[in-house]
Amino acid sequence: MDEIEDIEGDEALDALVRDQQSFHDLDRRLLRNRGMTDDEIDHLEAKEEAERQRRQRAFEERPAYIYSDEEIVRQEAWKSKSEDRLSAILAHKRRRRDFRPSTRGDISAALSVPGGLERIAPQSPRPVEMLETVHVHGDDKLTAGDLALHELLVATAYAENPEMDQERHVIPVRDALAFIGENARLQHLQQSLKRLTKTFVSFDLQGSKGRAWGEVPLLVAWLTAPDGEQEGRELLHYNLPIPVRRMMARPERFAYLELAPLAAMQSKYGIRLYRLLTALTFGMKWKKTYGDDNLLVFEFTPEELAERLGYPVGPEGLHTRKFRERAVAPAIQDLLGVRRFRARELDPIRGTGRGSPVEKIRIEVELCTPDPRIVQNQIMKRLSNRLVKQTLANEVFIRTVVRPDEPRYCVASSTWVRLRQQILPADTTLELVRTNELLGKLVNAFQVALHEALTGTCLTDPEECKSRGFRGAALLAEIDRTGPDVAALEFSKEELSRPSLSAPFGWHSTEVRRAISDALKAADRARIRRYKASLSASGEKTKLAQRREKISTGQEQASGKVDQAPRGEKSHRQVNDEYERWKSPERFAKKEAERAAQAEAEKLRELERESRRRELDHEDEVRGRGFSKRPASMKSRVYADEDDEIPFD
DNA sequence: CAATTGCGGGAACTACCGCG
DNA sequence: CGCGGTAGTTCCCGCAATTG
Repeated sequence: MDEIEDIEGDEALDALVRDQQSFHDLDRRLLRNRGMTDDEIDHLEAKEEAERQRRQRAFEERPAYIYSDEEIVRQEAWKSKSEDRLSAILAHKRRRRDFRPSTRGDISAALSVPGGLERIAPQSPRPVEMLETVHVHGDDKLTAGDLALHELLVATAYAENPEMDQERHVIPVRDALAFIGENARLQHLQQSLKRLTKTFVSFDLQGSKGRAWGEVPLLVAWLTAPDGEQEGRELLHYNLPIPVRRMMARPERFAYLELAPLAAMQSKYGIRLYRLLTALTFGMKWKKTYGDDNLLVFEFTPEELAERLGYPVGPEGLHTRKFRERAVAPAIQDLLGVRRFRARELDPIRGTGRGSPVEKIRIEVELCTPDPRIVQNQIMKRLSNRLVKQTLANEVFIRTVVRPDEPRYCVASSTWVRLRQQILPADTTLELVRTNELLGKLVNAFQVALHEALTGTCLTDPEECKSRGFRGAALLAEIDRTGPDVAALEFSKEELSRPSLSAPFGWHSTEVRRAISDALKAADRARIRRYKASLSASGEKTKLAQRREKISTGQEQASGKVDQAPRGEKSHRQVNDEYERWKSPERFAKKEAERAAQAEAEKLRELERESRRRELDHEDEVRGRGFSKRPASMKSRVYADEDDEIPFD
């Protein structure tokens, strides 16, 4: 056990979790230490309680669906406001440099390993206009595979040449086949390309230099094989029509398409519906506040949807039932693999006429938690500092939630930090402390669930266990499929909505609670065993052993409590400095020197930034929109890290 | 070759309409 | 009020093309 604590270094968090009963007292103690009087604390608590009740009420009184009449307006306002903000940010960005969204994930790497597509889950940006305005002309003989292949080719071209100024692009035939499916043959690919080259589409673009329209083939493609006729070395050459390339090169607004679900889609309407919903949910963010269900409902008349999906409508009009059965239902089925949202078809709205005709087809979309791998690097830089500062200021010292494990099951500490930031709001002192507690619960619950799955046991109600997507065998499957980080995040989300292993006291019977707490200890022991086994397998040593070695060879000064950070009543800056000096004296000294030099440069930069900000605010005033009404603090947050910030999706 | 997808055709059912 | 027509529905069959 002593070993475990040394590796964790988060006793404070564990203590918090264990110490449920005195939790309330702890809040008070913390606040008193910060110099607040009891009256002020009471006032603060009353305020937070009122806020909690307001949220609760808002949750209970929330409209059934966002697309009810009144809500359409709100929805539009939300959308337009965010688009407004985005275009302002983008305009700002463009002044400084050409901005092009990057492809997420290495596509060819994903295709070269079996199962790599789902694990790496590459995503490719597409201009929103392109997602919503493409119309097929003439015979529409394209299959789902053809459409998916086309997306792959566009994605590859963009990944390798974001400027889209190359005439010709190349992709190994092997990669293309791997994308279409494991049983795909060269013959299939050739037929597919034949259909694609014969299909003409039209775009209707509203550009800066007027409109552009016309009919172009989806692509022109041919195959080559190197001399020697080696199997699997054939290349697929293709060029994309100029309108497509032009649109891709300078996207004003764009959304990401996930390639893995695209490859798996079986119905061509699935791919088209996916593109449509991606365009419709453009710029919307998954909201972390409690009480927000992140549900959107889109309503279409059958004719409208049929047109947007390219479903053939005969001269006698649309047969709604057939359309729903043959296009909408399979399309919804195909969307199951999409990570960004989950889609369901709701009962349609029926009219009062004969046979009660379907007037509106309703599709419900639930936005999901963002993939933790995306923007992780960007966000971590900002968050890790903030987390340390906040926690130190609150005298609850949590370095990181490190749970070292065998790589296959090891959840990166950054994932937990991200979870904390995204799922658990911590805007106030009291909430911060409670959030620590909740996060600890989730981390522990994940360990228990993993242990439970690996040992094949079931600690809670077996029926309920089976109904969950991230328990037992399902959890292991998810880990294998998407890696431990995504699995941990999805598991946590499920736990938050339906607590089971992290359930509050009184939820389970005494035996179950005891079983869970025993399992936690066993899980930790098993985890340490796995971790050490994987280390010795690769010939590495634990961090603690490395540290001891350093101390014994005199490279580092020994101290009684190596994992104890300095504490005290100090300013944030002082606490942070002390923390950094403690963490790495050399780096701190260097930083001290740099700081003086940077101070001057920073002053200049700040002046420059200020002038830019004014310029931007001026723009907003001209538009007469609410953009500049945001509080100053928020504004600086948005622009301070602007280079790193991915403002949407 | 078998299964699935895409699509046409059509029988039976249902709610409403207009007529006598 | 009862009746048949109508325009929608559900449910089912079958064929060609594509996929496995």
